[in-house]
This record gives sequence, structure tokens and C-alpha cells, in this order.
Amino acid sequence: MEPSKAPEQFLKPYNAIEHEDTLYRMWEKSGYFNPDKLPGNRKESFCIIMPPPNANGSLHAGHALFVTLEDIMTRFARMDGKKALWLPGADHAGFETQVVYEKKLEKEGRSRFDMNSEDLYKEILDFTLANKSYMEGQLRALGASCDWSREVFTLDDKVIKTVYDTFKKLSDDKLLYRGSRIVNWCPKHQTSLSNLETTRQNRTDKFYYLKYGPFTIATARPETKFGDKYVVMHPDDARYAEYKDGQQFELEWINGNITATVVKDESIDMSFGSGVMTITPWHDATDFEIAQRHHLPYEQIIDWRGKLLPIAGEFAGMNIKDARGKIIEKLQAKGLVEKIDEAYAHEVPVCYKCEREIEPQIKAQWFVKMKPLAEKALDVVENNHVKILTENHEKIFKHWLGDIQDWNISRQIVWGIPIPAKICDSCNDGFVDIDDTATKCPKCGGAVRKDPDTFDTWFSSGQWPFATLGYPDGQDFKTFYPTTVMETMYDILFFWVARMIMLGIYRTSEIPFKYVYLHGMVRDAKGLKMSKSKGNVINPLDVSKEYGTDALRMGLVVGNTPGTDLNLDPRKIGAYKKFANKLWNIARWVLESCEATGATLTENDTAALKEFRALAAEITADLEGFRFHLASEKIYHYIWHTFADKLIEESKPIFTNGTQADKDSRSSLLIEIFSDSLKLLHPFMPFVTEAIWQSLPWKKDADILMVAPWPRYTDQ
RNA sequence: GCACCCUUAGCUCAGUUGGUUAGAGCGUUCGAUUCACAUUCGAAAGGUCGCAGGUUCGAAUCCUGCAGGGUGCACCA
Repeated sequence: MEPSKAPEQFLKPYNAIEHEDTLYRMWEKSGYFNPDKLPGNRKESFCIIMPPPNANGSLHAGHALFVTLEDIMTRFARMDGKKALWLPGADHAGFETQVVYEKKLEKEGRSRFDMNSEDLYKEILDFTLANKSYMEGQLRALGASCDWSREVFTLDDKVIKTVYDTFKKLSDDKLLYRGSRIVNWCPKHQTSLSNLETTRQNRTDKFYYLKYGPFTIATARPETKFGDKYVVMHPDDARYAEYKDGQQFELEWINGNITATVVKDESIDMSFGSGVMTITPWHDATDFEIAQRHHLPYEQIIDWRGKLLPIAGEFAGMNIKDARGKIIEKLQAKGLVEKIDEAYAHEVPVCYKCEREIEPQIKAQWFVKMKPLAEKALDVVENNHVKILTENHEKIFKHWLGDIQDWNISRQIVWGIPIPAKICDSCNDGFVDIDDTATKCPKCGGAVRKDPDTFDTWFSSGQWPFATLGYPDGQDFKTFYPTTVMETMYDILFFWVARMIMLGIYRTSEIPFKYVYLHGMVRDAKGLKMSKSKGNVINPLDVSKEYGTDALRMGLVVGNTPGTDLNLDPRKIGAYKKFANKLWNIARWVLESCEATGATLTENDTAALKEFRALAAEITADLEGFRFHLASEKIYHYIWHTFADKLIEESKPIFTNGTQADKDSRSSLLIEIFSDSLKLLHPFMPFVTEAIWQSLPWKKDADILMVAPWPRYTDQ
């Protein structure tokens, strides 16, 4: 028996932990994460802007998935000769982070409402920066080959400057306005929210039929009815033909006699309830619109904390939930309750974070007119200038754009980019003041104060692709914009992707990316959403330590089609840990058995090579077509069940009994296929492939597999 | 209410533009081996591709309807 030619490390199983840190450091030190330092003369650029993870916690399985997918794309592009940039970032994540921090305060028995905003801001900043640097370490552990020298934070000066310029431009272009309109108010978080930040919940409540003069009105919220002085019905409703628009009548109501006025409006659904309703314009969007159409006054009934205001008389100061029953008792005593449906099923909007019911309120806020922006976005999607994977999501996207509403970008939280605007104390109007120099209202000359609000975090995130690349003059902007792919989870299609497309076109006249690849949610093995309360959270870093990062990556990518949720079973990851070890042993066997001779291949071996190359071409096409779930499975299957099970097994007798020509041919064949297989597998399993590559005596193409040329065969 | 998706082996899912006996992983059964393999190899069982029609030489794949499951959006009092 000859002494082993394979390096000693191959005598024991592959132990991912021993290699990963060292390899990552080697890659980082090589400088090849930076496209400017890549070898060769690269013409075509490739760019992914990383969706900046929220710097308010540690990475979860979903982060591991996006890192895997984006790293696959980047590594493939880099090996394939592109000027490949994957630009990392971190997101201050305004409201999200503030909510996380408020929970932390609550645990400590503190509250943000007892703190001044400077102190609160400073604390959240420290918290965020600490998380940010922790997170960067985690991204490295997952193998992310992104260019750290270009890392951007959403609160960097250059980002804020870009955001301010956009705000100003929107104002100049009359796409921005300040208006007192119905907003989604969260009584817990004390801020307004965009429609996207609310979600609907099924509730079963009591439904009250109340006598309102000669009419019966139905409501689930009697506590809003104190100020209702207008009773509205459809102009075509025959039942109420005798009542004329503007007609007034006296009636007994919650706190005594009032005068009510009849209003006819076509928005009323004649088939719902009694076909008659009273309106509460301050606390209901439909009612607000009716009031506006008919120039009716409106009055606030519920305060910002969800308590009744003095208009409620004896109920003033009560929480609305507590007041409801008492109000009904009083109405019953007056004989004004006709009947009560005990189980009225309906949907109510709730805050997406605390699930408390949204209280619609009228508030002066900054709004962006979305229709003109949406039309252009729709246009680029229709004309395939942006391709959204999957088609399903493209349809959903178009549907949403077609019915878009104006976007409230004001938030009453401290953790965010301050809105560079002034508010007039006299006329209450607002105006943009980027340089913070205005002291008087341009309209009425009144004294002004700084707008205390901050931007919706998605307003700045929506400008991420061009803000990070140094729009308008930066070299990176010229080289890499429009970027190649935007890869993110489908749940932020509207929050983020849509806004990036709209604001990107608006600012740069170009789409910010050519492809949108949407991945699904990572669920647990049973298909349940991971959550701390269920205790089924899979921490990617733990998994990576137990099975190796490569195995985790394969578990996340094989069979995971775009846009579809993935059930992540640790047993699946275990299977790929075995595969890493299999590959390790294949390497050992090839190193021990094969000699690089450059011999001519036999007819038989030529056929085997041809078969492999055909598969390699398929894998390349799959990568180009974003079919990572197929590409990964194909190379896995080939290496294990063709290369190892067939080629190596049939080589054993050849090496023992074959002619010299057969042996040499086989040796060349195995070396050739094995080397190219490592390349094909590298984007998916970067660590083990690189570890093996570093031990190959015949690596001619490149010292580092990460920049080895992608196998493309012209003679096919 | 409007819009969209899914239903394929015991389980989790692939199946790229319709094309020969529908695939993988895990699980199950049987056998071999420890001679690269903290094992591995070989083999087997298991599916009327939700249901009913239609288009086609040919449908898991395209069309229509139905059933079940899920998702997005919306101001129903």
C-alpha cells in the first residue's frame, strides 16, 4: 500500500467549524468581495443591494435564507467574470426598532413617555449600533461574500441627504402635501401608521340597533356617537323618500335633545342594516369623506389615548371599551335601544405590532400623492423592464398599484430621520425647510416651529438602491445602477419593493433593478410560523455550528422555489451535512488515486465528460434563470450518485487491473470533473468546496476557488 | 366585496416552454459491505398528479366548472 497522497486533514471527517472562520478570513483578506479588486478585466457589472437587516435583534432563519440566495447569485456572477458587487447595509428600522426598544423599556419598568426625546434617541442609537456590529459578525458566519468596505447604514449622512433631496423634490413637484386627514392612529404606540402597517382581525362584537329620531341606526361603536348630528341615507332609497336633503328634526339622544340634519349620499349601501347611518367624521374614513363632500363640521370624540373627551358628558375621561356598556345601559333606560345582535362578525383594523384596534383620527400629516408614481411603476412592470418572480406576485403587485392611496409619511416617533419641515403656529400649515433656516410662515408670516415628526422608515428605505450607490455623481452609481437583482421576502413587496421602484424611477428616471426575486417565509418542520412564544425558532447560527454553514445553506435552497414558504426540517440539514462529508471523502479518494497526466481520454471517458458538461450547462442555465432549487439539487445528485456511485466505483477495477492508457484517461477524467464540480457547487456550499480546493495540487485556474472561472464549454 | 395562489408517494416538496414507463429528500422493507465515507452501496414497496368536463396525436402541465385549503387588498355603518 502506497503512503497516502491526500493531506492529513482528509483522514478524519469534515468538521465545518474547523474551517469556516479561517476560510472567511482568507476570502475577506483577498479583497475579492470588492469588485474593484477582482482579477481580470471585467466589463459586465452585477449588483445586489442587500436588504439591510433591522439592527434591532439577531439574525433569524429568514436572514439565513436571504444571505444564502444572494450569496449564491453573487458568487456565481463573480466566478462568471462579472464585476460583482453585493452591497451590505443595516437598517435603523424606525418604528420596528422603537417598538422593540419600548418592550425592553417596559421590562425595565420604564416608559418612553417619561423620557425626553434626546435621551430616548441616544439610547436607541446605542442599542442599534451594538446590534448592528453583532449582526455583521453573524452575516460573516453565514458566508456572505459582500463588500464590507461599502457598507451603508440608513442613518448615514449621505443617505439622509438623499432622502431630504427627495422630500424637497416631491414638494417642488406638487407630489407632497400636508393635510388634515383621517390617519391610522395606534393608541398604544402614539403614532399614525400607513395602511400597510395595519392588519385586519376578525372580531365578534355586539351590534346595536339604536333609535335615532324616526330612524334606526346600527353600530358596533356606540361610544363614537356623541357628536353625530347628521343622518345619512341613499338618495334613491324609497323607504326614506319623504325625508329631504337638509331637513332637520329634533331627537332625544345619549346626553339629551339634539337637532339632526338629513343628508343624502350615494355611498350608502341600502342593503346594509337599515340603510341609514349617522356619521362620525373624526373617527371614520367613510364618514370623513361624506362630511367633506357635504362640507359638514367634525369634532373629535376620542382622545389620542383612547379616552372620551368632554363632549361625552358624564362619560368623559372613560376608556372607550369601558364606556360602551354604560352608554348602552343609559340608552336602554331611555328606551332608545331597539335590539342588540349578540354576535356580529366583522373585521377591524389593528396595529400590526401590538394588535390593538386602530383608532382613526384626523391629524395633520405629510402625504405623498401616489397615483402619478404608481402609474410609471405599473408601466415598467407591464413592459417587463422589471421582472418579478414569481408571476403570482407580479399579479398581486399590479393589483395593489392599481388601487393605491396616498402615503402618510409622518410618524410620531423619535427613532427615525427627522422631517425637515416647519409648521406654522398661526395657520397650522407646514412647509419644507431642508436647511432649517426659515423663521416665518411664508403664507401668513406667523411664527414657525420644527416639525417634531420623523419619516416613515420605508420612505428612506424606498430610496436605498440609489442612495447607497452615491446618486447622482458617484462612480458606483454609474457602474452599478440600475442594479441587477433585488432579492427579498414577499411580505415587503408593497412596503419596500414597490416604493423602491416608484421612488427610484422618480429620482433617477431609471428602474432601480432588473429582477425582483421574492423568497418565501421560513417555517418550522411542521409548517408553523416560527415565533418566540411557540418556542419553535430555529437560530441559524446554532444550526450552522451543529451541521455546518454549507449544510444549512443547502437545506435552505434545495427544493425551495421562489415565492413559496419553506418548512425547514433539521433532518434535511443533517442530510446535507452528510453530503459535505461525502464530498470530503470523495476529495480524499481522488487525491489518493488520481494523477494529473493530461492524457487523452478514452471513448468511454469522453462520453462521461460530455455527460457531465451537458449537466454543467443545465446548471448554469438554472442559475441564470434563478432556479436555484433545481441547480443545487442537480449538482448534489450528480456528485453523489454519478460521480461517486458510478464513476469512482467503476474506476476502482480500472486502477487495479486496467491498462496504463485506461488508468491515465480515468485519472484525467476524474480530476477534470471533480475540479469543475467543486466550481459548480461553490456558490451553494462555499466553505467545504474552498477547503478542498485549497488542498488540490492541480488547481491551475485560480488560487482561490471563489474567483475560479465558471465552467463554460464552447465545444458543446 | 375585489384580486391571487395552492391541492402530485406515509411526510415535506420538485416537475423550467404540454412529449416516451411522474421525480427527490426523509420514512418503510430486504440484502451487502466496513477495502474514500462518525458509514456507505444495491434493491424493493408506495401515486387513477383534489373532483368533473373540454382542447390536443399526446395534459400533472392549457381552458371551463366544482370542492377543500391559503394569501393579498378594501372605508361597509
